[in-house]
Amino acid sequence: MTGTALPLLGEDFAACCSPLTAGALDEDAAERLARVFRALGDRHRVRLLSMIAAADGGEACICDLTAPVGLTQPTVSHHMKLLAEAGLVTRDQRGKWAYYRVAPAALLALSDSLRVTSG
Amino acid sequence: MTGTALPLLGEDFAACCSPLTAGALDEDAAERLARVFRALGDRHRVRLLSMIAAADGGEACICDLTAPVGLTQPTVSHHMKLLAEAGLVTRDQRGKWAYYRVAPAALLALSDSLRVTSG
DNA sequence: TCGATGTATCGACTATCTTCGATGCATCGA
DNA sequence: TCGATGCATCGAAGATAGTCGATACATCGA
Repeated sequence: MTGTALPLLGEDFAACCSPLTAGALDEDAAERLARVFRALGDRHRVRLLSMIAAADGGEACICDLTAPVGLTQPTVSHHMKLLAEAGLVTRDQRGKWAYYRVAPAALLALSDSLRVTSG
Repeated sequence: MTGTALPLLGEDFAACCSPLTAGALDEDAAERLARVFRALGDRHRVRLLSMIAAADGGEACICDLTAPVGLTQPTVSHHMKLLAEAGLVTRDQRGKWAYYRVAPAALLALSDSLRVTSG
């Protein structure tokens, strides 16, 4: 059900979000994790994500996002693609409109990866 | 005691890590959050952070990190500076050595910001 | 069928980031 | 005091990312 949520990683969230502080990550695990963080490393993408989460019905189309974020349509589309590729949002095309919604499982997995394993 | 952990933000973790999905973030909040994520958006920095967390005593100096990560000393020093500026690690100079350790409170605050406020 | 509308892609430009070698600064041991 | 060592900073080069206008593609309504 969340199979399309993290296209970078297939079905396994753990493959993305190895615990950051549980032990030294190998290069692949570090790259996977960094790629998702990189998707959140732009203020416009952070804002877009929060706007979608806060939107009515938990979803928004590009047309809803362009004006509030103050960027052109191609740029918003580009940012949404990066968020989708990172698995942080899902895309649902309905007619002319492309509706995006956040992927809670991905955010949760990422959140867990930052949890300090106190030991 | 964690006062120096997030120099970007002063003493207040909340100022950094507003909940991402609780509502539309304003530009400042989005930028603060994005800046911390950007610090984690590089595989070498992710790896450095995990190596420090896994290191004996929970701390490591630049000299411990250079060889394993496969970068030169200036580059490692540069990455550590970015992590420190983001508040993700703290720096402690002891003699010739600069010891870095992770800032658990910062990681926790960041983790919490990704937690979906289901409702 | 045709124009209007919503998105995605392309190409180009600029800004930012990553990396290194060279160098400066501070500390330690002899 | 002097050389060695650990680290930070500087400057430059190459790579990557953000942005836009132009344009292509698909869908909808008339």
